[in-house]
Amino acid sequence: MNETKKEILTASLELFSKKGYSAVSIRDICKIVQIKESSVYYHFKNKQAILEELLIQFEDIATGMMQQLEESLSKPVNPEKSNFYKGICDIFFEEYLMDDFCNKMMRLLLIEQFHNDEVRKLYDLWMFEKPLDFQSKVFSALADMGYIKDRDSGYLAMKYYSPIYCFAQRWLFSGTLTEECKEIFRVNAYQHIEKFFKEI
Amino acid sequence: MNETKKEILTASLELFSKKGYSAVSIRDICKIVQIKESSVYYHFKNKQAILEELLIQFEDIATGMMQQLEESLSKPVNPEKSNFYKGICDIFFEEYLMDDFCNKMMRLLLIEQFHNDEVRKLYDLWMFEKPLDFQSKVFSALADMGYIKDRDSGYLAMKYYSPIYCFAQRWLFSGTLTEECKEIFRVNAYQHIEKFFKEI
Amino acid sequence: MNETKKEILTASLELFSKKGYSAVSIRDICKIVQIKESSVYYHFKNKQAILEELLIQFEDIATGMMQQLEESLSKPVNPEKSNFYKGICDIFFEEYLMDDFCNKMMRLLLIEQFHNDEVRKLYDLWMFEKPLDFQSKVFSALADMGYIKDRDSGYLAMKYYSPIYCFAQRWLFSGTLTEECKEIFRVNAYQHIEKFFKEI
Amino acid sequence: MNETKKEILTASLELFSKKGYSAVSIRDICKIVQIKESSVYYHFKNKQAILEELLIQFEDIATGMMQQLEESLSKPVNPEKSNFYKGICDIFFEEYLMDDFCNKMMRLLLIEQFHNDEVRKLYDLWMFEKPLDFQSKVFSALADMGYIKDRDSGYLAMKYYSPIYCFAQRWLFSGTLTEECKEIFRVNAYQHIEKFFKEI
DNA sequence: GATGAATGAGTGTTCATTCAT
DNA sequence: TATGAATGAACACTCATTCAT
Repeated sequence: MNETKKEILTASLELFSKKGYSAVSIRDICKIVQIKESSVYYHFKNKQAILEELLIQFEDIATGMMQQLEESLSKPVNPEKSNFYKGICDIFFEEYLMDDFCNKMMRLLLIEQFHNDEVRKLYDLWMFEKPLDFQSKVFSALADMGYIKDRDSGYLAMKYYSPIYCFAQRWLFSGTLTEECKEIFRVNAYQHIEKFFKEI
Repeated sequence: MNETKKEILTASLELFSKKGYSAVSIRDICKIVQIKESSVYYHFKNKQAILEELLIQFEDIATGMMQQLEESLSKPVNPEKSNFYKGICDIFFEEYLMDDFCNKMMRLLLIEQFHNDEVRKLYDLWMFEKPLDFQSKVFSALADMGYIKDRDSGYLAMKYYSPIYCFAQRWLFSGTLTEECKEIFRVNAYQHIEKFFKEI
Repeated sequence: MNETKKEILTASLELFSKKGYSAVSIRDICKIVQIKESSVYYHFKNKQAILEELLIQFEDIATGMMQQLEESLSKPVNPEKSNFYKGICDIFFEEYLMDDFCNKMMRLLLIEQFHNDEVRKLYDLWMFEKPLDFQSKVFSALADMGYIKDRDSGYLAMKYYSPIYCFAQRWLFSGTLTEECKEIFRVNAYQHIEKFFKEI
Repeated sequence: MNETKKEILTASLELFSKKGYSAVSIRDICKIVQIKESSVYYHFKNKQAILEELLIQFEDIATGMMQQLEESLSKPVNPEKSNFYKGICDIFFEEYLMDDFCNKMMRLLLIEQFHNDEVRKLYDLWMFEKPLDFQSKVFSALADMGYIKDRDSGYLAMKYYSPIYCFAQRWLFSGTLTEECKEIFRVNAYQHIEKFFKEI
C-alpha cells in the first residue's frame, strides 16, 4: 500500500477515535497528512471508504489475535495453572485491548455503533461475543484439567471478563489515552485476574 | 417550563441518543416538534444549550435516585437479606438504568464523552463512580449485618456491578431500544444478581 | 410567491436557456440575484427544484395558450378565411413562440432534452405534438367551412408548421435572442404563412 | 492516427452526443477507453481539443458529402425525374443525416450551439444553409429541365427540407437513437418526399 | 505511450445562527 | 411566541490539468 494512503488511514483513525467519524472532516485529515483535500480522493473513493478500510484492517487483526488465542489454548506451552492463563491474558491484553491501533478502533466502534449498524455488530462481536466465547472455552479447559470445580463456564467467563471490560471503558476508551491511563488499566485488570484465579 | 421547550428537549434527546449530538441538526429537531428553526432560538441560546439543559435534568434525576438509594440503605423497610438488596436493585434498575429518559441520556453520554470532557466526567461519575461507591456501602452494610463474610466491599461491588454494566452496554445502550432488548437485559441482570447473592 | 424566489427563477431561466442547466452554477445565479448561495436553499430544495418549478410554469402557460387556441377555433370572431387563421397565428406566435419566457423555456427544453427524459417528452409535446394536432384541427375546420379542398389535414399541418419550426430554430432558439433575430423570424414566418394560405 | 486516440474520439463523441460536452468528464471517457485520465493528455492538449478534432472530422465528412451531391447534380446518372432526386436523397440521408458518426455530431452540435458560437455557426451551416442552398439548386435544375413549373426554388427548398428537418429532430436527435427511431424517421421522410414530388 | 500522484478551482449542499417583524 | 429570510462557514466531492517517471 502507498505511503500517503497509509498516512491518511493513520490520521483518520487518530481523529475518528477521538471525535467520531462524522465530526471529522476531510480537511482535518488533510491538515495532518499535509496533502490537499482533493488528493484524498485519489486514494479513497470517498470518506466512507476510509472507515471501511479501517474496519477491514481491524477485523484482520482481531481475527489473527483470536486464532493465536485458540492455538495457545489447544497447545499450552506450560500447562501449569497460573502460567496457562497468564500466556493467554498477555495475548489478549497486549496484542489487542491495549494495542494502539486496536484500542483506537474500539473507541471508534464504540462511538459509531449508533450511526452504523454494521459497526454495532462488529463492536458486539469483538468486545463481547468473541471474548466471552473464548473465555468460556478456557474455563471449560481448566475444568477438564481439574484446576477448577465450577463448570458453569459461561457465567465464569462473564464474571471474569466483565470487570476487564469495565476497566477498559473507564481507562482505555475514554478521554485521551495516556500511558498513565494504560497503567491504571493494567494494574486494575491484573489485580482482578489474580484475585479471580485465586478464588476459583 | 413552556410546552414547546419541553417538546424541543424531548425531541432532541430522542435524536441525540440515536445519532449523537453533532449528527443531529436543528432542522431534524424542528421536523419533530413542528416548529421553524428560528423558533428554537427563542427557547434556547444555541444548540449547545439544549444539550446542557438535558445534562442538568439528568443530573437532577440521577442525584434524586442516589438519594433514594441512600435512604433505603439507611432505613431498610425489611432488613431480611434478599428483600434488602431487592428493594435497592429495583430503584436502581427501574428508576434509573431502564428509565426511558435516563437510558437515552446514558447513550448520549456514552457517545458524547469523546467530544466533550464534561460529559466524559458525568458518564464516569454516574455509570461507574457513584454506582460502585454506593454498592460498596451496601456490601459494607451487609457485612456489618452479618449477612456476608467477605469484607473487600470494593471488589465485591465491582464483581456485582460489572456484569450489569456489560449487560446494559449490550442490550440497552446499543441499537434501537426495544421492549425485547429491555427484557433480555432484565433477565440477564436479575439472573446474575440472584446467582451472585447466593454465592456470597 | 416571494420576490426573491421570482428573481431566482428569472435569473435561472436566463442562464439555463443560454448555457444549459448543468453548465450554470448556483453561484452564477446568485451573482445575478445578489444573494448568497445558501439563501437559494431557503427558497428551493435544491438546484433541480428550480428547473422543475420552471417546467411547471411553462406547462401552465403552454396549456393556457392551447386552451385559448381551442376556444378561438370553436368560436371564431370573424369567420372570414384570412382573418380566421390570422387570429390563431397571433396567439401562437406572440403569446407562445416569441413570448420571452416561453422562448427561453424552449431553448432550455431543447438543450436539456438529452439529459432528462421528462424534458424530452415535454419538448416533443409542446413543440411538435400539440402544435401539429391543433393545426390539423384548424385545417379540418377550414375544409369543413369549404375554404380548402385538401382533406389530408395531417400532412397539411406538417407542411404548414415545419417551416415555422425551422425558422424558430434558426432565429429564436440559437445564439443570443435579439430584437433583430425576432424580426427576421417574424418576417420569414409570416411570409411563409401568407404564401401557404394563398396556395391552398 | 494512433489507435488509442481514435478510441478516445469515438468514446467522446458517444458521450458528448448523449450528455453534451460539459456534462462529460475525462473520467467518463477514460472509463470507456480503459486508460487513465492522464493518458488523454498525451493524445490531446486538453478536453477542448477533443471536441475540436471531432468538429474537423465532421466538417470533412460534410464537405465530402456536399461535393458528392454537387457532382451527382451536375452529372445525373439518370436524368429521369424521380430517379434524379432519389439518387440525391440517398446520398443526403444515408451518408449524412443517418450516418452514425454524423448523426451523433449533429446532436452534439445541437446541444453545444448554446455554449459555443463556432459550433452554432457550424450547426446553422450544415443543418440549414448548405442543405437549403443545395436543394434550391436541385429545384432550379428541375425547373430548367422542365420537370417543374414553380420557379421560387428558395421557398420550394424550404417546403421540401423543413419537414425532413423536423422529422430528424423528433426521431434522430432526441433520446436514444435506436434502429426503431431511424426507421420511423425514414418512413416519415420518404413519405413526405414522395408526396412532395407528386404535388410539384 | 502510459500512469501514479497530486492539486487549485469549483460544485451543490448543510448548518447554526441572526434579526426584523 | 413564532417565523420568514438571509448568511458565513463549512462540508464532501468532482474536475481538468500537470508532471515526474
